[in-house]
Amino acid sequence: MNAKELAKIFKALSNENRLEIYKEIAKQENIDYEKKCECSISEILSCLKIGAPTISHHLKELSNANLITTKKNGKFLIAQINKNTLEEIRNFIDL
Amino acid sequence: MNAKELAKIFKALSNENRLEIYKEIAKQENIDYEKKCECSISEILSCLKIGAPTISHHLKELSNANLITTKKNGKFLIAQINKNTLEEIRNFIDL
DNA sequence: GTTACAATTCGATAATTATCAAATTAAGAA
DNA sequence: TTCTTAATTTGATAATTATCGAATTGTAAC
Repeated sequence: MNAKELAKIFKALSNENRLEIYKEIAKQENIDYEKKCECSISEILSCLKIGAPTISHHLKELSNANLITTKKNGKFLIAQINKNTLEEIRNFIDL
Repeated sequence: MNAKELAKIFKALSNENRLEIYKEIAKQENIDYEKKCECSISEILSCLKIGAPTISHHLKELSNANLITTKKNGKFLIAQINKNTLEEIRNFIDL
């Protein structure tokens, strides 16, 4: 993985609120391990003090950096951590 | 470590050139393991296509995020990777 | 001293981005 | 079909930042 791609991943994690969102997704995933986390925007809304449009934007950034995958479940959104990208970061750390 | 501090670390790594600088420091450190790397600005200058003022700025950002430590050796600058911060990132990855 | 080189600071600019309010789309419920 | 709720898109703004050229500081060599 080249520096450009890796920098993009780090950039996606470089905003405090976006990092919180990512952590929240990871947390929910652990709690609801078997039944797949429905980490919807409304769930996140209650944790953070930013509006829905901003959260929507942040989720797209995380998705764009391949840090998460998302899909729709009716009105709601399901987000999941992309383990491969985590692995890429781990490779960098072990430089 | 809270989200704010961690986001700051990621932000320092979120610029392509700054990431390259960081990697270069890590690389030099491995090469010159025993005799301490003198990863000066002029060394880095030759690898990247950005000016000295910008590199100076980037080094300060990395230092500010505790990703590296720096000290002066005469005219030159010695930079070293801060392993503790690397460990913090690793802790996050293993969330 | 003065010269030469390494690094930093300063000031400016262009680009990026985090955020919001308002409008819009989508989907389920009544 | 109409109402409600979830999410997204759009447009705008304020804040941040990457970069540079020019000027400055610090250090060593002559």
